[in-house]
Amino acid sequence: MISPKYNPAEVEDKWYAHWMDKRYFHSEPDERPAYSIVIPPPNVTGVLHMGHMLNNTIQDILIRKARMDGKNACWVPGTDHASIATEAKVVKMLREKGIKKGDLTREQFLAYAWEWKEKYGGIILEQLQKLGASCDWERTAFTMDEVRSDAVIKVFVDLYKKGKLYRGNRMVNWDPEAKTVLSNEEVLYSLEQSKLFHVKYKIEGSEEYLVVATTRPETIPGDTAVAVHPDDPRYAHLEGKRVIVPVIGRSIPIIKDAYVDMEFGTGALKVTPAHDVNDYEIGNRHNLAVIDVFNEDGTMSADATIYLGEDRFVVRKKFVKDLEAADCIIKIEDYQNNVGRSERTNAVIEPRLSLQWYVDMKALSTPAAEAVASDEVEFFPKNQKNIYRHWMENIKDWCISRQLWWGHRIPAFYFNGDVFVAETIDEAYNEAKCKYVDLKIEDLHQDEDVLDTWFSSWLWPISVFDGFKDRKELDYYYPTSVLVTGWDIIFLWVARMVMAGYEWEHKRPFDHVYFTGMVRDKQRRKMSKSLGNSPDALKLIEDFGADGVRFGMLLSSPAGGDLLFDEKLVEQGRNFCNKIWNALRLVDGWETDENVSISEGEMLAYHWMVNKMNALATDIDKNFKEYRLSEALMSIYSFVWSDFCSWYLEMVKPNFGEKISIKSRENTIQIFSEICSLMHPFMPFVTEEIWHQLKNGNQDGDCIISTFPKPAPYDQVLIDRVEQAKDIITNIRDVRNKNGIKMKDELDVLMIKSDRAQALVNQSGWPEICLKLGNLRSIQLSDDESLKGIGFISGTEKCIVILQQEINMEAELDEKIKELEYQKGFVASVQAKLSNERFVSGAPEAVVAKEKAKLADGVERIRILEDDIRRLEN
RNA sequence: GGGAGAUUAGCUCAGUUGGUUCAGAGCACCUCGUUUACACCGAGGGGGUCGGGGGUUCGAGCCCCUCAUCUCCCA
Repeated sequence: MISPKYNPAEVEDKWYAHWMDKRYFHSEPDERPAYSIVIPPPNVTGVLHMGHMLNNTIQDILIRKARMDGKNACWVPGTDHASIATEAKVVKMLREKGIKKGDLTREQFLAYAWEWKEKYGGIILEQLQKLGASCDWERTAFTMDEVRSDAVIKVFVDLYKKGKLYRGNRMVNWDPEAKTVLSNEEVLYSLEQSKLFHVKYKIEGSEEYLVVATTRPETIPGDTAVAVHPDDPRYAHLEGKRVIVPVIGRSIPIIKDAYVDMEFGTGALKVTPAHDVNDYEIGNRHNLAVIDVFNEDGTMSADATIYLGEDRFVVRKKFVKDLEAADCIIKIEDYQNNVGRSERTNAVIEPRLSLQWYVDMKALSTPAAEAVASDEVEFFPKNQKNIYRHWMENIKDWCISRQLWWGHRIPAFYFNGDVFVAETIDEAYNEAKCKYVDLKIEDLHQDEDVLDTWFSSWLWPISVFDGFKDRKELDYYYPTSVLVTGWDIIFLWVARMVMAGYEWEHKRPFDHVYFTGMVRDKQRRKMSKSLGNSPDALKLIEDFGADGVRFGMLLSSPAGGDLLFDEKLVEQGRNFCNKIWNALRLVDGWETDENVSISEGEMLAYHWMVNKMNALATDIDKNFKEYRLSEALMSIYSFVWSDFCSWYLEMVKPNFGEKISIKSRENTIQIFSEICSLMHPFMPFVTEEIWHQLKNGNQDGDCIISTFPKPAPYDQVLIDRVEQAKDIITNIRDVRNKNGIKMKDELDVLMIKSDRAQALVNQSGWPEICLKLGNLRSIQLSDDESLKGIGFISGTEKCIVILQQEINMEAELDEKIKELEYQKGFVASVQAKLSNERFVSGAPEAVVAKEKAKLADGVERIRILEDDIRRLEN
C-alpha cells in the first residue's frame, strides 16, 4: 500500500546511496563527448546557505541532464581554504581557548588550523549530498591540497620569470583587524553617517588661520602639508607660508595642487600622505614626508606622538576634545561619506603604504577581454558582458600577498636585500649561490606572507584535473562546459579564471558562464547571518524534501535575476512532489483485465500525450540551450499537473469498479516513466522512486541514467483537436457552474454543423473523451441553431448545451453582447490592417495569411453571436 | 562623479529577431465542491493597457528620444 502523502525522508538517502553504490557520478575519460563542470569551491569550514543551494541545484540539473543525454558528465567538487575567513575563525577559536595567535609559532598555528579543517572541512560537502548533488566525489579537491598547492607555486614562479609579477611599495587596503592587506575587490564601500570637522590651522608668524575640513581628525598628527588650489583667490596671499599642526605644534608648508576641490569644505585640504591614496600622490608630487601614525592593528604608533597604542576610533573622539580645548574646532557637521570595509572582517579599511607582491594584470587581460567580447566565452545573461568589459578596461594590478599564515606561502627567498623566486628552497639556493658563493642555505629566508585565496581559485578549472603536471585528463575535460556562479564574484573569480585559462592553456576555461542572482528575502535584503533572515538550508530540506526545495529555488530564478526567497515556493515544490506521488497511487491501484480492450478515447488520449510530450521536449531543449531553466521547469510543471494529471489520467481512468485494459495501463506507465525522465534533473529523488515503483521492481536500469526525452516531430492537428475538446469541456463545466447543474447530471450537447465540427466528431475517440469528462449523454451535430439551451463558442464552433429548465436570459444576453463588442473591435482592427495597402504589400506573406484567417474566424463568430442575441431578445 | 539595469495583474516575475486570438505564469483572491489518487485536492471565475510623454513603423509591451522613480556596480 502506498502512503497518501509523499515522504521524502524515506526515499532520499536510499537513492543517494544507491547512486553512489553504482558509481553513476564517477567519470573517467572515454570515447563519449565530455560535459564538465567545476564547482565554485565553498569555504572549507562553511555551512550550506541559500546561495549554495541555488547555485548547486542549477549545476546538478545541468550535469544530470547531460548525463541523461549520453554525455560523459563530470562535476568536480571541492573546497576553498578561504585564507582570511578560515584564519579568522581559527584565531577566534584559539582566543576562546585562551590562546593568542601571537604566542604561537607559524608551525603551531598551522597545526591548529589543519586540525580545524579536518574537523569541519567535510560538512558542507555532506550537505550538498543531502541536496542531491551528483558530484564525482572521488575527485574532491581542496585548494590547499598537494596537487593544487604545487600548481600555485609553479604559477607564481612562472609569472615571476615572465616578468608579470613584481614586488612593489604602494598604497594598499589594510585590514587592521585581520592585519593583512586586501585586494581592491575584497573591499566593500557603502555610505555611512559620519561627521565633518572644521579645524583651524594657525598660520605661522601671523594671527590668521586656515580652516580645513576633515572626516578623520585622528590622522592630523600625520599631516605634512595643507594644500589649496592654485587658482583659488582666497588663498593666493598665503603662497610660501607655513601653518602649525593644531595641538601637535609641528610646522608644515602650504602647497598648491590642482587636485584640491575648491568647492569642497573650505577649499583647503590637509595632506596626510600615509593615510590617503590621493594625499599620497600629492605627497609624491611635492616631495612631502610620510608619517605613518598607525600600527598594523589600527592603534596609534610612536610616530603619532600622542595616544600611543590607543585605537584609531577612540583617539578620534579624544583628539577632537583636545582640539576643542585648544579652540581649534570651528564647527562639526553631520556628513555622509563612502566608507570601505573588509569583505571578511567588516573592519574599516585603512589606506597604508606597504611592500607587497602584485600581478601585472594589463599583461594578462588582453586575451581575456577579447574572449568575452567575441563570445568565445559566452555569458548568460548577456548584460554581464558590459560590466566585465568595463572592469577589464580599467584593470588595476592585483595585490596577491597577505599577512596571514593559513594559505600558500610565497615562494620568494631573501638574502641581503636580494630576492630569489623558485619552487623550492633548494632551487632558490642554487640560484643565490651564483651571486653569493659562500651562502649557506640557512641564510635564505622565505617570505613570511601567503597568497590571496583567489590566487589558487583562479587556477581551479585547470588544477582540479592536475593540469599543470599531467595533460591526460585536462585534454579530455578542458575547456569545461559551463561555470555556474553568482555575479558578485565576476571580478574576484570569473575574470581571473579566464585570464589564467589563456595564460597557461591558451584556451578558455569554460564555454559558458551562467550567472545566478543573489538570494534575498521578501524585503529584498541580502540573506545574512547578522540579519537572521536566512532560513536554515538543512531544515528546509527536512521540512519540504530536497526535491521540493530544488523546485522552489529554481522556479522563480531566471539567470542573473535576484531570487526573492519565499517559503511559499518550496511549499509549491513539496505539493508538486505530492501530486505526482498521488498520480502514482492512482496508476498503481488500477487492476487490469485481459478481456477489456483499449477504447478509442484512451487511444486518442495516449496519442495526444505522446505528441504533446514531443512538442514539450522540443521546447525544453530550446530552453536548456539558452539556460532558461526556470522556464523549462515551469512548462514541465504545467504539463505534468495539468495535461497529465488533470486531463490525461481523467480521460483513461476506469470508472468505479471497472478494470483497465492491459494496453492502456502500459501506455500510461510508459508516459509516466518518460515524465520521470523529464523531471529527473530537477527533482531527482521523487522521480527515481516513482520510476522504480512503476516498474514494480522489474527495474531495467535507473531513472538517473534513462534517456532524457529528445525533441521529436509532433502532429499539431491532432493536438489541436484534443485541445478543443478540453475547451468545450471547460465551457460545459462553466455552464454547469453558472446554472447550478451538478456534475453527476448528464447533459446533451449539440455542435452546429461545419467542416471543422464534422472533423472533430469524426476523429476517432474524440466524442468519447467529451462524453466522459463532460459527463454527457450525447454530443452530436445539428443544423438547428434555434434549439433551447445555452450556447457557447469554441474556436469557430457553436455548441449548445440542451437545457430543459428555465435559463437566466438576461445574464446570458449580457454576456453575449459583451463578447460581440469585443469581437467587433477585434475584427475592425484586423480589417484596418488588411485594407492598408502598405501592410498587404509590406508584411510577409505568412503574416498576411494569418491576418486573413483571423478575420474570417472573427466574422464567423460575430455571425453566431448576432444570431444568438436575436433569438434571446425574442 | 562614471557606468549598468529595471519599471507589465494585489505580490514575484516571463514575454526569445517588432506581426500567431498576445497582454501571460505562479502565488494570492472570489464562487462551487468532501465523485472511489491527491484539501499538500478538484471544477470554474474575476483582475493589468505594459511608469508618464513624444517619436519611428502598415503594425510597438518589444526600437528611438525625453521625464520620473527605483536598484546595483565602479570611483
